Amino acid sequence: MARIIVSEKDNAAKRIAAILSNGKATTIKSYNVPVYVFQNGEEKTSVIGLKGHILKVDFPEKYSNWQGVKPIELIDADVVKVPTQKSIIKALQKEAKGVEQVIIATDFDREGELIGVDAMNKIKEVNSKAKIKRARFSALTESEVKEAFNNFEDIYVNLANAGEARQDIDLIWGATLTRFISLASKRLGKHFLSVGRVQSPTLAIVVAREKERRAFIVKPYWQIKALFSTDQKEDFFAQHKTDKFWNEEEAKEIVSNLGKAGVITDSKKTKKQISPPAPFNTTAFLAAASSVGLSPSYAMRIAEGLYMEGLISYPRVDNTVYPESLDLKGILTILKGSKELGDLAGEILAQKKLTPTRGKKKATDHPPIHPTGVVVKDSLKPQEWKVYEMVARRFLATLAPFASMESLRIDIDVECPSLKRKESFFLQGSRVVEEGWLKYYGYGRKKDDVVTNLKKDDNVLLIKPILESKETQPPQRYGQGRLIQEMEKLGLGTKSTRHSIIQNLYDRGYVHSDPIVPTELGVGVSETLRKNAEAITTPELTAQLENDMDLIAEGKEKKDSVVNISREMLKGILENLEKRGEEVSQEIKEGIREGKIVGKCLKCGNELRIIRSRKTKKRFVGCASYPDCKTAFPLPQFGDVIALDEVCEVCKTPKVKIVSNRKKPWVLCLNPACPTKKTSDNNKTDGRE
DNA sequence: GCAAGGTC
Repeated sequence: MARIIVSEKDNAAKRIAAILSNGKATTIKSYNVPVYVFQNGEEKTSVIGLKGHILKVDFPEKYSNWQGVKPIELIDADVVKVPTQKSIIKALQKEAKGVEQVIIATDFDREGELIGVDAMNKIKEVNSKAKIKRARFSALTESEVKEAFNNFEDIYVNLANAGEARQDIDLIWGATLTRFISLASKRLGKHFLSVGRVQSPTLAIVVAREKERRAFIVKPYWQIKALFSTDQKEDFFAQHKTDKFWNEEEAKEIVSNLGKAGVITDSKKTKKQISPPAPFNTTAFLAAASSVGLSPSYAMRIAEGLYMEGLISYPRVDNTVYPESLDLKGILTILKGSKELGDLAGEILAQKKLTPTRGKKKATDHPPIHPTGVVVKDSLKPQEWKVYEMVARRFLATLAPFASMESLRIDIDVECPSLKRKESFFLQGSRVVEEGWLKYYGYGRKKDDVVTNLKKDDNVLLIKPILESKETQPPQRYGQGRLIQEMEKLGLGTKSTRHSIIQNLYDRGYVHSDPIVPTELGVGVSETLRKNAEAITTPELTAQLENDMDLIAEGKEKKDSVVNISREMLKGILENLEKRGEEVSQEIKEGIREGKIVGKCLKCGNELRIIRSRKTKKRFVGCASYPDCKTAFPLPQFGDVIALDEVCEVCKTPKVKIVSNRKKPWVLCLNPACPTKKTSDNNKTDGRE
C-alpha cells in the first residue's frame, strides 16, 4: 500500500512528514523536487510540496496577438489552464503513479483548495484509480496534523470552483481592459497600460487624493507662541489659545501689546496607561516597516528570506491573535540566547505571568509573525537585521506591561495693560513615567516633553512673544504602508499580494516616490477609467465577487453562471468604452503629453518637453518653440524621467527625477552647467547615460 | 507583452 500527500509548499511537506513519521522521514529528489518518504509497516508514504499554484489560466494561443484580436473577442474566449511549474508537475505525477491513496493537504482556504484540485487533476491524468482525500488543519502543529490525518474529509469542490471563478473573471476583465486601453493609447510592447480588479481601484485611491491636493486652496494663517520663564525650572513655550489667526493685523496687535506678567489659571496633570501593541500580521508589519523607511515589497522580500532561514514565522498572515498552541515561553527561551536581545527576552521571561495582547483580527490561517530563531546581528545584512529586530521586539512588546504617561496642561493668562484685557495661553505636554513595553519596542516613540510642576496661581514671566506665519496644508499623500492599510480596509487584494500590486503601479509608471505621487499618465488612465468604466475603479467589484464566491462555495450558485454574468457586465462596459474611444484615447494621450512637460523655458517661457530624437533615438529635453528657441538639455538614457514641478535653487532650471529598478531615484537639475554640479558629490550629471 | 493569486 502506498500513498502520496500533497501540500502547498515544501516547508509544510517537510513538517507534515516529520510529524507523521516521528522524525524518521528521509528526503529524496524527484526531478530535483524534494520528496519526503517514510514507511509504516506495509504502508509507504511520500510527501511532496508544491509552490503554490502549479497552473495558471490563459487564453488559447490564437488570441495572443494584441493588434490582431479585438478586445471584445476575449470576453467570450475559452479560458484554459497551462502548467507553470513543470518539474513539480512531473515529480507529482511520477510519485503518484500507482499509489492507492492521494491526500490533499494544501492550506485550508479558497486558493489552497483550488491548488489542491489542480494537483488532483494532474494526478488523475496518470492514476485514475487512487482514492482522493482531504486533510484539513489550520496550523502545522502535531496535534492538528495528526487529528486531520485520522479524520480525512472530502475535497471541497465548490470552494475550489469559487477560486476558479475568481481566476477567470480576473483574467477576462484584466486582459480585455488592459488591451483596450493600451491599443487606444497606442502604448504597446513593454510600455503597455494595465487595468485590473485590484490595481485600478488602488490607483484611483492615490489619484483621488492627489486631486484633492490640487483642488486645495492654501490659506495663510498666523500663530502666536511665547517663551515664559519661572523661578522653578527651565523656560518653556506656550501657545496662544486662538489656534489660527486668519488676520495678520489682529495677531500682530496682540503680539505688540502683550505684557510681561502672567499667572497660571489652571494646571492639570493626568496619568494614563498605554497598552502594548497587538501582534504583527502582514499589514501591521508592513506599515511598521514602512515607517522606518523600508518599502512594503522590500520588507516582504526580506521577511520571506528570514522565514526561509528559520528566523521568523510565516510572514503572510491576517491573524493578530496568538493561538493557544503557540509556545510563548519556548520562543522567549530561544530569544534569550540572542546576543543583542537576550537580556530583554530574559526580563519578559522573568515575569510572573505571560499575557499577550490580542489584535482585532482573529483568523486561523497562521500565527502572527514572531521570531523563531536567533541570529547574530553581524551575520545579517543591515536591512535584514532591521526587520528581524523589529519582529523580535514587537513580539517582546506584546508580552510586556503597560506603559504609563503623564500629561500636563497649563493655562496662563497674560496681562495686556494697553489693551485692557488678558490674553490666554496654554501648554500641553506629556512624558513617559513608566516605560513598560516602550522599552522593548520604541519605534515611532515621541520625545518626552518638559513637564513642569507649576500650579494654579503661580506667577510666570513672558520673555518673548513670537508670531509665526503658516499655511493650511492639503490632505497628505499616502505612504506605501498607509495605502496597504487602506487596501485591507476596502477588501482589495490579499496579505500576499497587496505589496506587489503597489509595486506594479510603480513599475507601470503610474506612480512614483513615497509618499506616493501619481504621474500624469497614472492620473490620465485612472480618470479615463473612472469616467468611462467606473466599475473597474471601485472596490465594489471585489466586494461583489467575494459575495458571489461565497455563494459558489455554499453551492447556491454555479461558477459558470457567475462568470457569464460577469462577462455580460464587462461587455456593456467595453461597448461604452468603444463608443467613447476617441475621448478615451485623447485623455490618456493628454496625460502622456503632460507627463512629458518638465517645466518652462528660461529664455522664451514656452514648455520644455522630453523629446526622443528620430535620428539618434536618444532622448533629451527641448523647448516647444524650436526652431525659434534652441534651448535643450541632455537627459540620462536609463530609467523613467518624472517632472517634479520644481526648479533648481541655484540656476532656476527645472528639475527632474530619474527612477529605475536598478538604481535609487535620482533628482537632478537639467542644466549641465549649473554651479551645483561643480560640487564634488553631485557631479554625476554630465555625460552619465 | 495581459490579472490576481499562490510561493521562491
